[in-house]
Amino acid sequence: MGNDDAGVMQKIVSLSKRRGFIFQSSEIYGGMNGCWDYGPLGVELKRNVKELWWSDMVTKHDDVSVLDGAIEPFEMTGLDCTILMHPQVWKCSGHHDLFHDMMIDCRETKRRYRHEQVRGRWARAKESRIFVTVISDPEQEQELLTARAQKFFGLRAKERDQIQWDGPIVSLVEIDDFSEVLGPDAKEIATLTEPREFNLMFKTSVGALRSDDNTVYLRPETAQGIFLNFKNVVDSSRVRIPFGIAQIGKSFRNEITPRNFTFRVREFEQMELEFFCHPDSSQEWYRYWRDRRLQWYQDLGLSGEHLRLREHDASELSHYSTGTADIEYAFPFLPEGEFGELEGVAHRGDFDLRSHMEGKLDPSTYPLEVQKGDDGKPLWKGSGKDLSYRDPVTNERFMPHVIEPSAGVDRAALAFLCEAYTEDMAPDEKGQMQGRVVLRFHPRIAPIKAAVLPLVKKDGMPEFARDIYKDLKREFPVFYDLKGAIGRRYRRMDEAGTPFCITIDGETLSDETVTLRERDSMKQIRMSVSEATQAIREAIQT
RNA sequence: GCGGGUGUAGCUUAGUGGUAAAGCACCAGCCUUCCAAGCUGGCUAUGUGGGUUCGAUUCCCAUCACCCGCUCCA
Repeated sequence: MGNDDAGVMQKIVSLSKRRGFIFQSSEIYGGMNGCWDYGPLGVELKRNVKELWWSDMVTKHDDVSVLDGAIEPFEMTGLDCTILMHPQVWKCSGHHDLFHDMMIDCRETKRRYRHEQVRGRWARAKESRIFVTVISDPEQEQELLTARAQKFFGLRAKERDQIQWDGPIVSLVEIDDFSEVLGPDAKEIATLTEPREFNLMFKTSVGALRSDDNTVYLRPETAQGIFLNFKNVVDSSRVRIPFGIAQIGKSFRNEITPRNFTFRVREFEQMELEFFCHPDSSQEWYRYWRDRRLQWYQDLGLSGEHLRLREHDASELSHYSTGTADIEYAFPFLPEGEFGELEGVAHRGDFDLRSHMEGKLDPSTYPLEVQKGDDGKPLWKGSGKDLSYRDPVTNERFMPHVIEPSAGVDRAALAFLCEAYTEDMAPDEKGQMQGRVVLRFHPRIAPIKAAVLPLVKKDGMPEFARDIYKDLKREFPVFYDLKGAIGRRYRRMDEAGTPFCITIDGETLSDETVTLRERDSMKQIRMSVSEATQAIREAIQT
């Protein structure tokens, strides 16, 4: 699907509800902002996404061959850790600091700023004194402040020297009373609200009584649990670096503005891999995983111009990261030419393991150093446990570097749904062309793999069909439907994205052949039951 | 969090200060041998809470949700 039709997203949302892919959470109570439920078809779609990822990553991983693009064989394992973790985890990971921004709003311009990013200086002119603020690079700060002050006081350019400056440029954090503050984009003073805390991590408490002492957080990502268990996995499973630990699970972020159906939500599911490798080969592994993850989406049908890989440029990268790429999809709800992130593949160096070992590292330092508080002590203490790795063959001890492909299950499912949504034309029983809605899922993604349909409800056809249905159901999701006109049943299956229909007719009863109808082409081929079954099996396994 | 818009059946829409209309879908039955509209019958709705009023789905207020723009996007 393209984003040429602005209404296509509405149609997808409507279809999702009508056919049971996705419902608004708590709908009968009026809905819950940023929460969505998966219905009977949606849950199968989502399970397919997760199972295809898990089998590709873990269960079907070939750990004895050198895979295309890899430098050596490697092992892959899985993990399932808790959503609630020790509060120190989020302090050392950096989420605690980053997720507790103090924000201020401007009542005049409706803009929002991070409290500490607003900087300014006291200025005096025409017998009044205000605190002028800007958001700017340090080099341009004074120039912008002068321009803003000049405009506020109504001075001409050559009258600039009438402005008297009091004290140095300081953060707005130093100012208690905003009644004489000129906001960064405001024309009048006193338009800024008091700083308000935005809790981007959900808090809860352990034990019956709620207090500051027992506050814990719902995890905002699954990745940290993998780092915490790195040593456990190494000690218990005989894996050797390079190897990966994969995990699928729910995460929670208190998004300020949930938006765009299931794209930005407060409760979501992640598929994350932490791949541990030697620092010397980390760049090659980064490229390997970046390319392999892109290929995964392409193999499942997200090929073409709607999918792209975008390498972050240096200014976007964290100081400790030597590479990050986003795999992005052009969702229909986005403006033309814009893409939304499906997955981020990041080279994270040794930031995470060292942070959990030594204490939270300061991301702005190079080489990385433990972040210090005002008292000169570590801001957040690490576990003190040795998380370095000793190679049992070379005896070399080192901190592994980490490549992190982190994907959103809900976003992937939504992308597959959007990509699949197609409107085309099909003939009715009189040969007149009629509009048709079809979800062209890859057979591996499709919630239902095949429908078994008796052509008419008599002459033993339903009985024959039921036997086939029961057989197939042991292998993969199948649907049985004997009601109504055959064309209507085909269209229903098209709308659910079912790739194949097996139809039992009069001929079946004499020679045990059926017709296999393919969803996209609507072509039918007569073959034996076992040939039809095998054809479906192969399409699912491709 | 701000501004604008929307909210009627499962879906798409109509309409009204006085019994809420239709198409599709769905269910039951009949008919049907390959691509949705054959026949009969049936189910289902004014997001939630207040207010004005004899009476509110309609007018007003609040709230919730969704969409668009800003903001945010670790």
